[in-house]
Amino acid sequence: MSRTLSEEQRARKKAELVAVAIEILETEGFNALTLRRLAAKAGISRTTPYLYFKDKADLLVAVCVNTFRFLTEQCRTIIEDNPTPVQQVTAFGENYLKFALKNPVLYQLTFAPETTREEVAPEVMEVVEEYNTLLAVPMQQAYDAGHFLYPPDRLNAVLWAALHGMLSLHWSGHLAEEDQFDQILADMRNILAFGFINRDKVREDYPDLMSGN
Amino acid sequence: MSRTLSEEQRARKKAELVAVAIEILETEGFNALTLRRLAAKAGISRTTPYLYFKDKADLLVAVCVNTFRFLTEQCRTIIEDNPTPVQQVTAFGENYLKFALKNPVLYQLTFAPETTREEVAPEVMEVVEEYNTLLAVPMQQAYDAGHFLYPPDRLNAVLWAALHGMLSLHWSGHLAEEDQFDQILADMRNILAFGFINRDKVREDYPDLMSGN
DNA sequence: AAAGTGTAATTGACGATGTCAATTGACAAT
DNA sequence: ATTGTCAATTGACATCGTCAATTACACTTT
Repeated sequence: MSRTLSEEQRARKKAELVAVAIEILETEGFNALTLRRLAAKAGISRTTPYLYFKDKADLLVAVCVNTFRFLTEQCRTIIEDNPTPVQQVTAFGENYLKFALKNPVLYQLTFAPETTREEVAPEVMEVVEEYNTLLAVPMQQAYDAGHFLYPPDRLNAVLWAALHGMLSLHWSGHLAEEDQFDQILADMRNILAFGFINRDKVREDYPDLMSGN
Repeated sequence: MSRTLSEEQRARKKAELVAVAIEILETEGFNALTLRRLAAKAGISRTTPYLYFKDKADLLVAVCVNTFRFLTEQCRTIIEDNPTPVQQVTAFGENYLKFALKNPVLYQLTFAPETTREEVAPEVMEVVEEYNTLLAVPMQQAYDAGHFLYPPDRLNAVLWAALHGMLSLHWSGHLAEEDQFDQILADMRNILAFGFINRDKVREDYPDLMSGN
């Protein structure tokens, strides 16, 4: 035998490389993250990252997993710090937005694995599910208490999509300059909460569109 | 003098290259689009695309512009084919989704110029504005008729963000498998239309959250 | 008809990158 | 001291975006 790295040592080195990768992403942008640059910044040789990551896509997957773990951890303390379910859900959204705006590259990576990899990585699916499970707790409570009209499994994705869509529109430059991001965000929140349809008027003029509502 | 290409010839060749690029993107994916591959498929030499596009990012911008022009044109016929503003807006959304699901790579490109280019391309901004201006017409009419609670400048971005967010979540694999995309989409539509908050109950228990509503 | 001219297009070349194969090096067991 | 094993490095290659140098060609001029 020889000095085979323990699983723990290996994980530590891997985590360290991920940390370096994150620093590059944050300070120099997505295009600056190159395996060679990563190795240089980590003080190792060019191809050493391949000992810990199958390929570059695998490294990016690890970064995404790290991001979701971080968000999940933040949400845990949010649950502790906020008393009511509705407040918790609100704080989730605010925290999500804050993280995204502060770490745009990291955030966008969580939605772009398909750019670099064909199939969705199972590790990412796992942490996402953990994340969603945590979010579902106060949503379920709010639903049980009668404050929300939809249970978590039907509301979670919708709210997530709305927030992410706002951010995407913001970053892609598809928003008119005069539109203040905060203003649009406020509208989004109001519309999600109460809708943009004038119930009575639409029921009157489009009865077929209102079956059930 | 010699045979300088007319502006029209130049535009035609440019458009032809864009068409080839689109075909590569659609049939082989984003990563397959390389300038050399483009040239080969177009039957020209490696660096000839540089005569028509400043660099690769410039080519991608041209593809995006093409996409928005196409969507805008489709929306024009939608306005013609649907009688009422509310139906037109609904058809806009359905058409947008249909295009996105049928042309995922092309669609995703319209939201990812920042990956390849730092600043947002002014050409893209221009066609996006044209697109939004067209969408705003029936929205304004629906607002004037009292069917919508928000004017176009406050509603357009919110609806766009919601649709795009749904698609992103769908493609990124962040949706649980059991969630049917169509089911979530239906929920999204209902929530956007009428909200997910139980007005009465929340007003009762969270009066501070409901100021104004 | 022949030569000249300017632009389109091609070829040559370079640095950067992801990745694999071959090599080196250090430590542990014999 | 020798050997086996795995971490780590070095060497090498194909591919890519991009620029400089060169060639091909259509049209004008003589």
